[in-house]
Amino acid sequence: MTMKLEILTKNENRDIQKKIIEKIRDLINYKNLEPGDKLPSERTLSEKFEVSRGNIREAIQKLEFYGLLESIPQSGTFVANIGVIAMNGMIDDILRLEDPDFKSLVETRILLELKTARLAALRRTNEDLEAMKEALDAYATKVVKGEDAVQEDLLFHLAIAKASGNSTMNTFMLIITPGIITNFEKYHVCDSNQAFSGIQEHKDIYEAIKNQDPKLAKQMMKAHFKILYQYCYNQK
Amino acid sequence: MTMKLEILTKNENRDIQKKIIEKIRDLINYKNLEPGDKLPSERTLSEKFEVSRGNIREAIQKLEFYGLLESIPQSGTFVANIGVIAMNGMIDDILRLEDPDFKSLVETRILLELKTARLAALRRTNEDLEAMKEALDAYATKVVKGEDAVQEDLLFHLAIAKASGNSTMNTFMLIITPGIITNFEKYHVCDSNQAFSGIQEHKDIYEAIKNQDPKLAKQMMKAHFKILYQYCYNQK
DNA sequence: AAAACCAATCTGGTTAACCAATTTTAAACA
DNA sequence: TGTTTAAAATTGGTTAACCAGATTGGTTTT
Repeated sequence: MTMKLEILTKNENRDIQKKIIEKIRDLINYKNLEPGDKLPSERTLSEKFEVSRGNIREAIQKLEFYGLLESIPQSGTFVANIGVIAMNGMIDDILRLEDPDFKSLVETRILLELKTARLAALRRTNEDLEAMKEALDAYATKVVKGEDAVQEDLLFHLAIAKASGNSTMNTFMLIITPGIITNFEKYHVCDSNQAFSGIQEHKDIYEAIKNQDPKLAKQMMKAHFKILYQYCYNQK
Repeated sequence: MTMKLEILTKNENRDIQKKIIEKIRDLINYKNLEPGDKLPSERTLSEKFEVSRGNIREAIQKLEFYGLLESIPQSGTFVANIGVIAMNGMIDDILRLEDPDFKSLVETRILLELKTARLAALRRTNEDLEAMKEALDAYATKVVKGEDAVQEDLLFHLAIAKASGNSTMNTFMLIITPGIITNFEKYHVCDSNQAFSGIQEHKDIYEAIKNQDPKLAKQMMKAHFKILYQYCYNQK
């Protein structure tokens, strides 16, 4: 018997991955696998679920990303050290996760940046300060020339995230940034119309962080996000 | 000539991935690749960088995750629609990313949960409310029995994240949760000593969200996190 | 001259074979 | 019978071959 071969779309691929994750969850429950227990081998799962080993590996890697499984070379894949109930709950949540919409990204960005500005004011090193100054100058230079400075604007904000000294928030900022940029044409934070006021706002934030004034830093950041803020909380 | 084969540790693997990402960045700069331009094929890069095609694929997938590249089947890998400057800045940030420490995780969790509680109060559907009630009851039942209820506690918080209607924050909560659990033995949020007060606190949060009182929901969540909060902001 | 066509080539994705470390099994020895 | 040892089977990771769709360049047709 010959297997029918075809190229799968990303959606189809994601669907079979979801089904595999569901089956892994069911297996963990049916076999009463506890933290530390070993999952069946990738080959076994591949046969049992009637999918390729590559699909199994991808599903396992996804669950590894969320900290639910751990693969050890030449040994096996193991259930992470969280209980069965949390395991079930988290897998269900992961399966239900929707792609982020733009509004959700913006809302999260504002939340993160109000905090990173505050934290940066408290923790910034002199090195952080130099990096922020550099990004600020690059931004101002471009704006004065009348050129588009969206990228430089962005890098200034990322420099603040770095200066916050919180690696998790820094990572999250990096994750959401591309999605923000992609939709930026619709909702500019620093539109060319407002670019010159943007320079002053950036300077205000920078000065507050330089002077280690967390309250003012947050306030200046909030002012900087005024337009986005309105988009988020006044519109629908 | 025979190639020496050996199993690489995850650290070694991460190092060569970093080097590949650096080389991709340098290539984009040297060739002046702009948004939409096509990267050399995986095979070409594999030869040029003298690494396996699998390593190249992994590096590309990582940059895809951060939205910097896009692979299209049977066509090629393309530079995303963000400028060269942002591309350089973001790649540098990605290369410098540190593994999150526990304190960074907790700090981010508190930030996220104060917000999701508020948003849940504003947006929760009746369905969300039922899910939260279910998680709350499961938690209370276990505590009354005197059993460990860390998992149920956690699922209640995740139910709130879901009710917030913000898919990005929901995802981020899922990402940080396993790390939180793993280190939970050190710093319990709902320690068995405080489990009974934990029930009341959970009920307070639930009631505030049920009554659509965002301010109170945030306040109750803050009270619930009092101990963690102190750990974060009073201790070094 | 331009449009339509076709075959050779190139692409990312997928699969099957292979690797070395580990684990298990059973055989050999005490 | 209990311990040691070695060989066979199993493991996740890696590699090379293969797949079908997309691209490309040249040729033919209109």
